[in-house]
Amino acid sequence: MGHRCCSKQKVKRGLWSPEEDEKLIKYMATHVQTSWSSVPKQAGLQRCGKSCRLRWINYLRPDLKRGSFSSQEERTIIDVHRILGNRWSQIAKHLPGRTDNEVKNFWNSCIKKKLVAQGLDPKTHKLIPPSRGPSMPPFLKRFQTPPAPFTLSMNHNTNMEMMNSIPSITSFPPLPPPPVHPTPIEEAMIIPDVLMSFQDQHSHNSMEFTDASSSLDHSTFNQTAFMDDTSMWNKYNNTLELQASQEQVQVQAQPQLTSPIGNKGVSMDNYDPTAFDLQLIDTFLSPCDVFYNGNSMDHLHWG
DNA sequence: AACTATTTCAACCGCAGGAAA
DNA sequence: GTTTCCTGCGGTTGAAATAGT
Repeated sequence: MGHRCCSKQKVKRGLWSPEEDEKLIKYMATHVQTSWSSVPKQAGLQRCGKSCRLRWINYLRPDLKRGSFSSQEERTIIDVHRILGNRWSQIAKHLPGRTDNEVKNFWNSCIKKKLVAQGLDPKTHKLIPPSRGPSMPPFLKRFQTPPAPFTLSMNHNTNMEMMNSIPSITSFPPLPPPPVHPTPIEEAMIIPDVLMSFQDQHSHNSMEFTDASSSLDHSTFNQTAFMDDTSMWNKYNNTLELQASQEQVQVQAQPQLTSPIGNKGVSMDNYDPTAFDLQLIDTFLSPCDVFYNGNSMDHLHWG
């Protein structure tokens, strides 16, 4: 039973021989590849195009990094996986020279086991309750807090100029109804320990997203990001559309709108919680841009 | 040394989405 | 608007390698 894409052809399956590799490498080096389906024929291979593509992408490509993963790469995989889940191709983009298949295999064969051994759920990256997992050392128990909202904290030196400098913050529409399932961006935002700084291009004032799990009360996480510290908002920014009746001011932010990268004061009239900018997340999560502010896993031993 | 169990990872499968016909 | 083709993705499989007895 061959592939559907090549059912008419006689195709070889299984492991590639060095001769086949050589043919494909030679072909790829001398031809501008337009369609994978035509590669086998032109390269003289008894394979289907899909198989050629896979072999090239996962094994023969010259820019591939071979060998075992470094601890830095391992951390990056864990970090990005926590936010994106099993989006191996997205994760692999943060690891130059690594393929999605390689990352996936490494995750399944190695990282997953490590997380489980440390009492962490590899899907959620949260501590597994003692009843379901290995007994938890006392020092880890304090990290077993509910998922913290993604908060914007400000100190009392924050001034109006700074507040007004935040692009697009005045254009937030009313909160849309909460979805049944979290959207990817919500998942991305439910990070108790991520520390993100962002700086307005004009004012050079910066705002920090800090870990809310260790401070103040927890806002109810509703749609995307909430900003805590009601008094600050009320006191300093009367241009914000605040829901004064609520005990906690919940300012909804769609990341690409509040990001200084785009710096666009975009209306969210057509807000679609399911559509968000993966690239932006990528930007936030580029290997050197991910910071930790007290993560349970930082207290564990790796290796 | 021989056998078995476990792990690793290359390759396959099926599906989804986009483009072209 | 529908069908077909192609590509890319994530889940899964199974052969090879390795570890354990």
